[in-house]
Amino acid sequence: MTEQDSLITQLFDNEDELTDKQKKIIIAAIDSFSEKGYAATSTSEIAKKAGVAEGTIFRHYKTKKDLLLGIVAPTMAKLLAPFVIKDLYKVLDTKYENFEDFLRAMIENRVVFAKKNLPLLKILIQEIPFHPELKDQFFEHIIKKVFDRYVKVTEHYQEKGQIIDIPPQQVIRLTLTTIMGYLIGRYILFPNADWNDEDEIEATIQFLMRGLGITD
Amino acid sequence: MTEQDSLITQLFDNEDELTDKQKKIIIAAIDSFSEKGYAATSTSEIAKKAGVAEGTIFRHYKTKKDLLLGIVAPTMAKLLAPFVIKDLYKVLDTKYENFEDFLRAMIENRVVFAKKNLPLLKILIQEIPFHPELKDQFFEHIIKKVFDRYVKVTEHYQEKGQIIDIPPQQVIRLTLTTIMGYLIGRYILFPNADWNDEDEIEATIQFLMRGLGITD
Amino acid sequence: MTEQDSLITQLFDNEDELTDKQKKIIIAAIDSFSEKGYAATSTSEIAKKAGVAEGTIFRHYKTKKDLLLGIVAPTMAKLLAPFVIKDLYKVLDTKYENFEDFLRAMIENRVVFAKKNLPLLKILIQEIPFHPELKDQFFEHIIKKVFDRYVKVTEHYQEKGQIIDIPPQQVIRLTLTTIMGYLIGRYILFPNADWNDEDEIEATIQFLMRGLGITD
Amino acid sequence: MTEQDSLITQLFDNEDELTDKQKKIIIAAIDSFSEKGYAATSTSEIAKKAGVAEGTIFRHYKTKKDLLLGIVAPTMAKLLAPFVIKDLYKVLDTKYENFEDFLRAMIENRVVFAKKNLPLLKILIQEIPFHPELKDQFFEHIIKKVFDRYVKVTEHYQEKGQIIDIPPQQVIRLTLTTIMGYLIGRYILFPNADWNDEDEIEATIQFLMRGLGITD
DNA sequence: CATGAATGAGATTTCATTCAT
DNA sequence: AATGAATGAAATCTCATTCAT
Repeated sequence: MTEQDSLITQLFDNEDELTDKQKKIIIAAIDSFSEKGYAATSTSEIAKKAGVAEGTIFRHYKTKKDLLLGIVAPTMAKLLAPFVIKDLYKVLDTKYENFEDFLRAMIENRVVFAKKNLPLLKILIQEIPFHPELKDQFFEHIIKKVFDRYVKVTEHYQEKGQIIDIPPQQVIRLTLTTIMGYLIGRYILFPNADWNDEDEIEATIQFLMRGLGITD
Repeated sequence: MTEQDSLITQLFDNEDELTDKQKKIIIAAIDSFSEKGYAATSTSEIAKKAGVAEGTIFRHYKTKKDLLLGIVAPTMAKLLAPFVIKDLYKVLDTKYENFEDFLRAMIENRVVFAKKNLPLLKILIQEIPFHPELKDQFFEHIIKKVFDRYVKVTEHYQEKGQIIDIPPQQVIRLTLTTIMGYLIGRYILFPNADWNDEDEIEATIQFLMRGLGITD
Repeated sequence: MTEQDSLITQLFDNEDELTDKQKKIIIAAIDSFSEKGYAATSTSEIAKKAGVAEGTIFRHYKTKKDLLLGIVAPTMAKLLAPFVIKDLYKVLDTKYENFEDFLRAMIENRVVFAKKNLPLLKILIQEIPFHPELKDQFFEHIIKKVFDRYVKVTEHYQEKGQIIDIPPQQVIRLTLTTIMGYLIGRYILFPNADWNDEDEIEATIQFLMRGLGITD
Repeated sequence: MTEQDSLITQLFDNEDELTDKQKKIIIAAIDSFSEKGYAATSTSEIAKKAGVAEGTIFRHYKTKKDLLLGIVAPTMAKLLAPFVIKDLYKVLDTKYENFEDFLRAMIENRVVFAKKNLPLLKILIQEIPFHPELKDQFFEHIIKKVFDRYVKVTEHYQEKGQIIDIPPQQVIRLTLTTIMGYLIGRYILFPNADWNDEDEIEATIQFLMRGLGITD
């Protein structure tokens, strides 16, 4: 089982039962969309790469856009996953007694996720500006939910005196920005530079802790 | 003279003399490219928006891609501009005795630039991943030059004991990331949210100062 | 079954199975190319004449030039056919004991061929000077092979004392030139003049025999 | 003065006074037309090669076709020249007492002409099939006149008992065909093969003499 | 005379989508 | 379900020609 396969399995398999061809179509589409962008990818190219007939794509997805959405929607769901924990506070109290632990856990978790789902994330990032539906979905289902949770988390640690007293949304913006900045630079802009991941992640955490944390 | 006009004037006029139609083509192309992306914009659409025959576009730009490059290249040049100062140290010594002043000046300068050249920056950001030539140009002409300058600036302030002692490239990555993060969130992702720019910028500077600066 | 149909059947059908539309495209292309030349024929014109959507042409031939090559290549093959006989000498010994018989047979055979494939030959002759690929193909696959065979044939009859003793390549040049000259004048330059084919062919054979043969 | 220049001078200069630019246009057009064909040559290409503005071409020639005609017409005139001699019989009686001398003189003269005007002849040969006006002109002004003259010449030598007794038009067809065949093979189809011109011409003359002449 | 920007008709080519098999 | 030929609208690009300067 290839890396790609596992990705597909993880993201797509559990929802519906996908035929073999359908999986191949999705894999091919992810590959092309992430590399050339949605608009610059032709369905015939996807068909060829997937080893299916052109018509087969349209048997499963009414339009090309449907195919994009069929890829992006589950990606968003997964992106959201770690933030959708029911008893968040309990988790925080028991697992991450202080902010730094939480930050570290979150960053590491998301870095792993990013590494595994790089093409999918690229598609997400690159296509959102051009498709209002995506933008809306992203805003409605991701941003809001993550934001709400994260506001609570921030307040939680602010109450504990571990985060400086600025509006939670600023904390969130600066945190996410810093993490996304690392991921984009690392995996999208300069994937070929030689990175010492451990060092960079540590530096990033230290930077965030100094910028946002209170240490006595 | 419209806002757009002044942008064009600034960015494109001084290099070559552009005909009236050529200016209109550039304005229309910027508009469409930034809104729908390069691949999803048709030349006929640009021609119509510019009030020009489609053939006219191809008289000035041999291909559609040439048009993109003709827009992006000068943008890169301008993006680079503030970092290309000859006597950098003198400027630093006299104008920005401490890091915070420099940071503040730079951020404000780039925020103004971003506000004015938003569509151009959108095009730049959105198209770089899809066009290796752009990526190369960007890397060669922008990143390297800015990086070199900025390494020196960082070392300058590190010697003065105003920046913590970590590798300059980490300082740079974290700084640029934080600033870009602000700009992208502010102007590209959520331009319609209600932002209190002054507060956010101040928060960003404070965050950077805490994260990177040494204050005694 | 029309005349055209049989031509296509003969030349194109046996290689691959062509769809009905593809045949129509080929017939239309041959018609237009031979009449107006490749460069002056538009694909839309071919599509219209073939009763096919323009896109259909490009489904079968990636470019307009491919269409030309798809027509010309099999023509070359057929042109070559009569010269590709395995046991050439046996044929000569049994069927054509003397040079005149051979000459007569060859001329008649090629005249029939020319009459039947006139448009294709026109295309071949007219386009070869403009397309290096064609020229190369023609040289490599036709000229060389025909030439080699023909040198042997010439030597065969020279040994029998039926052809004058000059270099074989001169014999060949003069023979082909004379035959081609007749065909081009007859069918391409002045197809509408009133020709007495039998007389002309007989005169041509007599001319060649006097010019090249030895009769005791 | 270049070779090209002399060609132009000879063919075009004496008729009208041509400006410097006009000459350049003609030279460029001859070059491109002969190499790529009329239909595949763009006026802008000619303008560029000639070093003039696109508009300049149309100042001198109303249409692209006019340019072609402006090149081809004088070529035809020159092609005809040697046959337009008033007192043909006197010339024949005094200069060329026998057919072989005449043949030799004519071939040599036309070979020289062909060598010097190769591109022009290529254009003539290649474009005639596609332009009815050219065909008509060629037929009316060249073929007929040459034919008429040549019928008389043939009859002249037939009366003298030097040419076999077949219809003059057959003599003409076979003669021209043989000469053209040599020229086309020599200069158009295989200009790069190594030719021994003297030998080939001599062989051609001998061939014609054997095929058509009477030697006692 | 000369220029070259501008045009718009048309050429080649691409592509999402349909449909008969 | 799958195929792939066919479509026609639209995309990119070319080009002969015009015209203001």
